[in-house]
Amino acid sequence: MADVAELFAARVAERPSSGPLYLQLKSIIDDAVRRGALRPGDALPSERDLAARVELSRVTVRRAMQNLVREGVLVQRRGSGTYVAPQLPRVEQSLGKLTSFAEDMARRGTAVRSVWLDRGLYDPSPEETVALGLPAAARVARVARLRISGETPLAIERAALSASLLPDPEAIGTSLYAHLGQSGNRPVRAIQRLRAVNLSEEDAQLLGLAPGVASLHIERTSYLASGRVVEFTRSTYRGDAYDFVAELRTGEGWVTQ
Amino acid sequence: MADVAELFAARVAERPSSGPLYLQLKSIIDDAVRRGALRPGDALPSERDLAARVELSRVTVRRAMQNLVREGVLVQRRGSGTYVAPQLPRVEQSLGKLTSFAEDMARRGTAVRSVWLDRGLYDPSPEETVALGLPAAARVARVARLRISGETPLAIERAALSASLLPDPEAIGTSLYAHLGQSGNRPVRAIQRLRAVNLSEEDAQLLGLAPGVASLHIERTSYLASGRVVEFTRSTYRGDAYDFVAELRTGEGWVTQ
DNA sequence: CAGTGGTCTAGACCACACC
DNA sequence: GTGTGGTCTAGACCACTGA
Repeated sequence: MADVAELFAARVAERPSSGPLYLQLKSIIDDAVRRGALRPGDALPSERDLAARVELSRVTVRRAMQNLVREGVLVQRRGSGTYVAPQLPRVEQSLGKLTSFAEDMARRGTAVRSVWLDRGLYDPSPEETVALGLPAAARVARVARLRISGETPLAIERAALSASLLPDPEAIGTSLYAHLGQSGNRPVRAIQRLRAVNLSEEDAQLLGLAPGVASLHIERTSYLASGRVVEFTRSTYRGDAYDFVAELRTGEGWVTQ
Repeated sequence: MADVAELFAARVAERPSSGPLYLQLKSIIDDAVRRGALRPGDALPSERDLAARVELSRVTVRRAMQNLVREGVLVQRRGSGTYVAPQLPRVEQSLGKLTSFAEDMARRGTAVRSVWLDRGLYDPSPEETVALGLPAAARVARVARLRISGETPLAIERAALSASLLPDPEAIGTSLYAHLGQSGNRPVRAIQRLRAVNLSEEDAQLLGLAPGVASLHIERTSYLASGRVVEFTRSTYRGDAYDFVAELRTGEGWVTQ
């Protein structure tokens, strides 16, 4: 409910000027969500409405809300309103023996599907030429998918393969690896590189999130037993939906940390 | 240089109204940095100055710049000005056999040090009681460090241990594990859980970054050979400074992806 | 001191959602 | 339609940096 206004008035009264107003308002709303006074899906007062009630300008109210949108606490829909973000159960994914997207979702007990964003043969970028070890004049197959669980987009996968290994990208069914297996080209080993990035405008739109939300960017290079590179894949996972889990054992570095 | 203004004027002329003005300006500045026209450390025109020259309001110019600050492209210093962010060489860290912070930095060839943020005995939080498997009325040792390479803070580490394993946190030298080893309590196994998060105000301040910048949050639980939990550590790594690398081998999930 | 970024205001117009 | 968020403006004061 919108006792946000009353809460703010009370808080302002009890500590006069403890920092920027937009941060005070932000933490009041944030607290209300964490306490459960505002529940996922609940509507907040409109920006103009709240501004009037807490006696701040709309710009300041908006700034507090934008902060929370960026952190994934709230969602805003133009023409509709501002709502407490529905919270996703987090998905755990192992980093030692990688499990498939479909399996992860099965474990989570949710319907899962993919939407094709792109499928076709292209002239390779310099980066792809290097990563895939392509010969001169070779072409590259690109397949890009949006991974969706229920109604929620969870990840974007953009794979690049040598066209000699995947001459017809349209022929893939639901599983790239199953398709590669038919021609005996299923990878047996992969190197993954993870980093945290702020979502770009483009990826944010695909995932239905605000630009700037933290996400996990993963680059994977997969190899055949022969050592030949099969695929070079760049994926973006929602930061608020994924936990990646790794097990470490005693090793060199273990001693000094 | 500040041909940012001329560039903007030109671009506005060539494509009249291709989206929000602050995004147009943002991508112009972003491009200039990527092209190398603006180099790390270079000063940009002041917000008021640029606003006058591109004929936008200061608020709009500021919004473009703030976007880039959040993405780590620019840095702003109050009272001083706006600058292209110095770019860090990325550090690679393995997720299979974890290497120590000191070793990582040695490989990178940089001076490295730690600053203590906190060291002492406390009453455990409920979360710590569960994670460490503490008996009732037990106390907990907390040690928090800021990891710094050269002049750049790279990570925050906050460890919690049973006070029975670390009765005197002040006695730690530079290495927690070396200290634990003296009493035969060095861990032999650990589980790490990684996720991407936007930096909180507090952590952002410690790392000298803007709140909201993407970072990697890692929770590690370490075990003795006996299976007893030794430490529960929460770390925050700069997203723009770390790549985590994992090697995957054929396994169950491998088939379907 | 002058100049910078950080915050805040009041008001405006637009594109979109929902009725 | 009305109401929502999204963008933009002109102007103001503050806290800080640096000469």
